[in-house]
Amino acid sequence: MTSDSSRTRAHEPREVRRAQILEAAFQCFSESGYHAASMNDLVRASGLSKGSLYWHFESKEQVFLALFDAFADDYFASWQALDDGQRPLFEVIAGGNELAIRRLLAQPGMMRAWIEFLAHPAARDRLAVLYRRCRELLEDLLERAMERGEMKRLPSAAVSTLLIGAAEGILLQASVDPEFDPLAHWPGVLLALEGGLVA
Amino acid sequence: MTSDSSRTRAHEPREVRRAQILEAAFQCFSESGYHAASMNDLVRASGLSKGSLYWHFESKEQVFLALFDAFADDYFASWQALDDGQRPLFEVIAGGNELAIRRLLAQPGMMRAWIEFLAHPAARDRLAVLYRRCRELLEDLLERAMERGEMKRLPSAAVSTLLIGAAEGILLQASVDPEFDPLAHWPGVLLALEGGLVA
DNA sequence: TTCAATAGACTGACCAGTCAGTTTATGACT
DNA sequence: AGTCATAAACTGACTGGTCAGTCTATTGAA
Repeated sequence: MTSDSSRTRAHEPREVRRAQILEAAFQCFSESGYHAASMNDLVRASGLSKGSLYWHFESKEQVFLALFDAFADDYFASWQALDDGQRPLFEVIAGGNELAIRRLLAQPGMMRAWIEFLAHPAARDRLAVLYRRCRELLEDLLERAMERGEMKRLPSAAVSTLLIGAAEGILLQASVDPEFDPLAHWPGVLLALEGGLVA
Repeated sequence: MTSDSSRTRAHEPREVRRAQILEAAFQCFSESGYHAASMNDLVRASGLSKGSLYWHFESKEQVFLALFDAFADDYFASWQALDDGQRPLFEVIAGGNELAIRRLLAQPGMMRAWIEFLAHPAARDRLAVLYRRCRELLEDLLERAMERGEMKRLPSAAVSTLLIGAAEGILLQASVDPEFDPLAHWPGVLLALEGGLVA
């Protein structure tokens, strides 16, 4: 009576099921990317039925969007945790990029899904917001570092754009070329930046 | 007798038709991206029949690959034309990036197709080769600039990665956020680099 | 008894690619 | 010049398969 898992299933509260679906979705998207992972794959991976998926999420897109939001929130939280008042600001700045690189590279499929998502019209707003948030955070860190005299005075908007671009470019090159080792290049990039940016 | 275009059609030499198909493909992919543009769209846009498309190209993928190659060749040619012996090398270096940004931004749909392409497994090799070629070209320019004393000595591999990344990052941010003006940031990026990299 | 939650067979649309057949160009041999 | 064989180019209806999303029925919980 307690567990006849084969036929039917206990009704679970919203959040439990959503988490379960999201976990399966992460698995599927990580493996095959957004397009290649079908809703039937999610059905298999979650162990739920299609009807259930569509009860909890409006569409495939919404599933991915939820996943994306979770990823973004988690990323920003980890990044801001670096800014503990102890660490030099330049390390916080560089650390944000390094974090992004390490996270996305750890899940190659997720990187692919991310890229596909860049091309997905419905995702633009979300991504625009994310990039803005990154730029704002970076600009704030840069301004503070400049005020403290930790860095040369330079247009912080441009430098933040450059930093985001550098991380992203490294990720793209790495995602496409297995012989390209992204973190081997990273210290050199920092060195180049420090040569110019750090007082 | 010369032109009864309605019913049947003169047989044209390979290259003429391929060019015609490629032009239609460019139009379609630019408008909707790779996935969203169907072969039937190409049929409509080219004015040929489906059989004809598949006579001249093996698959949709091959059509895009041909388009990609043409774009790449054209890009490298334009870039290398900048290196005329007159121009300071730093301008050639920066010019390559600026060229890429201007070209891809001029065709927003093509930018989208490009991004989709990044996620397309069959395209990886092609892109890996492209990135390598970019890095090699940049490294060579950087080395020469350093030898001539136009720039500070820095690891050229890291700096070339950084430059490619910066351009790419700007493109991505611009493709996603209509309020982000990519070339407004470009001079600042160069300034930041010059601050550090140019002697 | 009521309804949120679950199930999974089903639908309708789409799409890359195929195929059997047609048309045009070529050129060889009268 | 006329005829005909052969190949190259072209046509569009069709196929097989996929996939996001729907529908109706059923179950569990309160």
